[in-house]
Amino acid sequence: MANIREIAGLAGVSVSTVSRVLNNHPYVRDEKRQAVHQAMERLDYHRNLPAIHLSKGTTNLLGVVLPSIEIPYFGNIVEGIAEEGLKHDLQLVLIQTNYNVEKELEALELLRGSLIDGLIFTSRAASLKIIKEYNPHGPIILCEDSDQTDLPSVSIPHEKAFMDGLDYLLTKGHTKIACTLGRKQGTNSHKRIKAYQTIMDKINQPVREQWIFDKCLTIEDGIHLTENWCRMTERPTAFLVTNDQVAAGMVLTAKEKGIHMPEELAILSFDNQQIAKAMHISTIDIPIKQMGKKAVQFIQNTEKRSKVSLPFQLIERATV
Amino acid sequence: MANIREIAGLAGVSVSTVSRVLNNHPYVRDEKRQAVHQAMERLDYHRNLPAIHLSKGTTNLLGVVLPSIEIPYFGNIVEGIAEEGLKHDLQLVLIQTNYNVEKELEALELLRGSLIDGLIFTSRAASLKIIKEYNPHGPIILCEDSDQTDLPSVSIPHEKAFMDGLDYLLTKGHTKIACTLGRKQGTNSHKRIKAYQTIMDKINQPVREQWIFDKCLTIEDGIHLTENWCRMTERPTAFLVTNDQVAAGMVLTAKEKGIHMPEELAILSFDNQQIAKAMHISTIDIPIKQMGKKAVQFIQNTEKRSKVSLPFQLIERATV
DNA sequence: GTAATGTATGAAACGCGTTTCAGGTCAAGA
DNA sequence: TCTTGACCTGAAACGCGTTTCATACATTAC
Repeated sequence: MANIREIAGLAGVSVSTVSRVLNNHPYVRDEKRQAVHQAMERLDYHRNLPAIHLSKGTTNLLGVVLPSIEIPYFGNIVEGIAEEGLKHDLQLVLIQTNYNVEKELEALELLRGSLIDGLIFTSRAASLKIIKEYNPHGPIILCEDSDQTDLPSVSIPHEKAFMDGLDYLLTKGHTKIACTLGRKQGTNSHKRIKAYQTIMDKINQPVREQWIFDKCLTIEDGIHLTENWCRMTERPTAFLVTNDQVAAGMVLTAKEKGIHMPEELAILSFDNQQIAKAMHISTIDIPIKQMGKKAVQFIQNTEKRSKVSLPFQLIERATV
Repeated sequence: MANIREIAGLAGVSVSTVSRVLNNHPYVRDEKRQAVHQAMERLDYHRNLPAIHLSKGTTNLLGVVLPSIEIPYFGNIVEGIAEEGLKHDLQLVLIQTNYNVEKELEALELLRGSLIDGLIFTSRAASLKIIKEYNPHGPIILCEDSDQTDLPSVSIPHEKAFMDGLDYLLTKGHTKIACTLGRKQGTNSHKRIKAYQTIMDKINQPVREQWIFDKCLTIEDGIHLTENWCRMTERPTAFLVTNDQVAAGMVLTAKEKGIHMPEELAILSFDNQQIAKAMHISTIDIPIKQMGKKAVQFIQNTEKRSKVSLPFQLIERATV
């Protein structure tokens, strides 16, 4: 592969001039520019990206940490990131972690090693303290509702959304309310649990541990949940669930079993994905894709605030 | 940021020795190794990735071209790629194209520019000829059933699968069969259309152009499809559809409208995603994730064949 | 005892584009 | 005519780790 020096030789100019041509610097006489272009064509020259990266110290590569691409929530964030990244000529480096701290550290090492210019955590398992330590090496954005760090973050006010969801179920006459979480450890889950406890206290209901279901993320999980519900001795009348997937699984199974919805069993979920609309599931719309976009704007310094909270909206449909 | 030369100075050794320590080369005396480690610690040294990439000529970065992450089919392939890539210490660079040839070319330029060591096309819009031209710069793997090029490819035998699907509908007594495609231009679509025509000919049915529906990918599309079906004067009694998403949309709407399935309307789809199981949709299982894994094995030269065709399996459920 | 190996280390070149600095030309303004 | 600034160009240094080559000592083998 030809390099810049060979081009310079063939075109009869210096490497600096070739570099100028490459970077569209104005101070190059037309004849020389032509000569360089010809030489590049003749030798089929193409720049070596790692060399540019080394030289410039930046790569236009953006790291994205996510547990799994298959979970639509994260897929959507990535979609938003990709869309906004496109505008700024950023390529995405995906780091799939499955909530493995090791993998998250690897992602942070990519930042320290100057392979990526910035890093977006769509979710995390590592501690804020550790993550913060890497901040000097490049911008790090969190997609979570965190007030414990000054790292920039873009989020949905999960606590508030959860609270509103519960309130809505209350107004519909439910007091026996269960909820599901994606991952109890998750940063967002804490907020949700807190909101749950607050509301239960308010209406003088006990916080039944067995009514807080962990690891509910998929349709399959939803199916098991309804099956579970059937076997319970004391049954909740309403569920506030992790996402539309879980709700879909629940609704499908509930219908099969002839459970009356929403009378016997009400379901309210989060996300407002296509499936929720198709199945008339009541849900809380959260602008997931928008989160991804905003995160990129943070990286690009387009957004000056350090915390951005995105609005959610309760969508009333048939399951509550 | 400290570099290797500073470390060498502080440790009182040469840069080569530092490099050896960094790369676990055996020919370094223990004392020196210690000294280097200490110096690295003292200066908080961390390697610069672009420098290594430039030096080595490889990056352990793998490009993945895909139209959209939100389409579960592609999300699944990426999942497979990520899983297998993990084993080989590969990071993924995602290039979302929306079937835009320009973007695909950008991806190919990354390969030429030595930023990525290999490139996987989960789908493509660019011509094989153009793609082939970039092959000298690194391995390129296609996820399609192509016999027109010697580029390695991993695929599902779409033609055969489609044929089998149609045959199955035939055995169930259907002759008025419609089908949907994700994208008529798509390489897989050609095969599917061909299969469709072959079968229609065989049973002396006309190939009704208006029964080949294009751009059907989402639940939403499925909903519209059933609505459409209701308004048709001459109705097909069976559909072979792009994926489970579309099928789900169709089934949901059909149930709402009181259409009897499978008597009035039979549906067979592709993929066998969770939603198909949950909704008892008859489908043709294709090992999507496996495709991603195999693709990586091609990149790593673990797979010696140049074409791999993965098995599919018809899953009988309630919609046919 | 001498040749052949293995171990250990450093200097220098290499991969390749960018950037700084110094020097030069030429036209416009004083 | 002299100055000033815009325009143009090239040499050399720089970013940073890897690799080759030469050298030197320590073993082992015959």
